[in-house]
Amino acid sequence: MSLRHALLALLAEQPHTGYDIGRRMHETVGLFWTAQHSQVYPELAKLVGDGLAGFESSAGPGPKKKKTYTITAAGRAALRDWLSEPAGRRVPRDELVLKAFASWVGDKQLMAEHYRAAAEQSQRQLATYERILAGIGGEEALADSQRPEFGWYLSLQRGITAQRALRDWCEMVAAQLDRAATKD
Amino acid sequence: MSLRHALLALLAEQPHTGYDIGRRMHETVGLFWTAQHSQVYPELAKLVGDGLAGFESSAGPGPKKKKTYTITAAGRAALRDWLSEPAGRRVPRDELVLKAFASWVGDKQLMAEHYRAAAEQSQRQLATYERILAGIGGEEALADSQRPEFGWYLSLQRGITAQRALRDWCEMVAAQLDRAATKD
DNA sequence: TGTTGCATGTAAGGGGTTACATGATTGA
DNA sequence: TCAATCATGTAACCCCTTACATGCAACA
Repeated sequence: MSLRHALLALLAEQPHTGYDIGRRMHETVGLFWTAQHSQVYPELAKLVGDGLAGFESSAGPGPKKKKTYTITAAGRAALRDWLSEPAGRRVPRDELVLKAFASWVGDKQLMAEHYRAAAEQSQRQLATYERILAGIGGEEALADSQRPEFGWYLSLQRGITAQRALRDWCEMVAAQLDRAATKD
Repeated sequence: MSLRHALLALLAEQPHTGYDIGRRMHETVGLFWTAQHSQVYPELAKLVGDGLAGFESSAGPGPKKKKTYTITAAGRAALRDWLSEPAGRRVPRDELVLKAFASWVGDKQLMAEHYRAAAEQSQRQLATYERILAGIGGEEALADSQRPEFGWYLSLQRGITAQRALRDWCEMVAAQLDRAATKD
C-alpha cells in the first residue's frame, strides 16, 4: 500500500521515468524504501489510471517509448491525505538479530567474523549517507520546510543514526563472540 | 526462508506448541522476528516432514489435539549451518522515514503530533525490552555463551539501542516540524 | 567485440497478512 | 452470559523478488 506513496513522494519533487525511480531508490536513498523496476512500472500505470499521475511519451533508446511521469493535483492531494494519517508500524525482520538470538548454538569464531563484516558494511553505508547530506548542504536544508531538501535532511538523519546504532551493535556482538570463542 | 530458522532457534531452547511460538513472538521478542499462527502451523509441519523437528500429541482444549514440537539432532545441525552463513541484508521499509521524506508536502502541525506519538510508543517498547533484560539478569547473561540467555542478551541489546535511536530521531523530527509550523 | 547504461514491460513463485472455521475452559 | 485464553488449521489475497524478454548507444 505504501509503494504508491513512495512513488508520489518522488514525483512530487520532479518528473521521473520508471527506470529513473528504480535507480534512485537503489543508489541513493535505499534508506527509506526500495522497489524493483518490475514493481515500479505496473504501479506507475495504476497511478495514471487513478488520475494521480500523468505521463508524456518520447522516443526511447530501446524498442519501447520513454515515459516521463508527472504528479497531478489529485496526486498531490492524495499524498497530503496519506501524510496526515499516522504511520503504520511493522515489526522488523532482521536476520542479524535472529542469528544473534540463536548464537549460543553456533560457532562463535565464525559468527564474530560475520558481525565484524556487517559492521564494516554499515560503516560504508553511513559514509554514503553523510556524503549525500553534505551534498544537500547539511543543516541548511532545514531552512525552508516547503522544499524537498527538508525531507531529505530528515530521512538522511534517520539513515545515519540508524546505521550508527547498527554498526556499534555489530561491533559489540563481534567482541562478545570473540571473547566467548577464546574462553573455550 | 528465515521463518524456519526462527522456529528452529525457538525450539532449540525448549519444546513449544505452535500457539506458544506465535504468542512469544508477538508478546516478548517481536524485536527480531514475528509470524502469524497461520504461517507457523504449516511451517512446523514442514519441519517435521524434513526431519528437523518432531512432535508429541496430547489432549487439547479444542477439537484438535495439542502438538508439542521438539527439535531433532538434524534440526540443530541445520541451525548451526545457517548460523555459519553471513546474514542477508534486506533494505528497510519504514513508513515513518517515507513520510518524513515527503513531509515538505504535508501539514507540519499534524505530522509533528504523529512523530511525538511515535516517540512515545518507542519509549514504551524500550521500557519493555529493559524489563525483559533485567529479568534475564542483565550482563550476567553473557557469562555462559552456551546458554540461551547469551542470545537473549545480544538481541535485546539490539532492540534497546535501535528503539533509543528511533525515539530520539522521532523527537528531532517532531521538533523540526513544530518549528516549521510556527514559522509559517 | 563485449559490457555497461538507458529504457520498458511480463510471468512465476515465495512470503506474509487477514479472514474464515471450530470448540472447550475459566473468569468477570 | 459474554469475553478472553488456549489450541489448530485452511483460503484468499497482496506485496515483493527473481527471472525472462527486447534493443539501441556509448565506451573499453
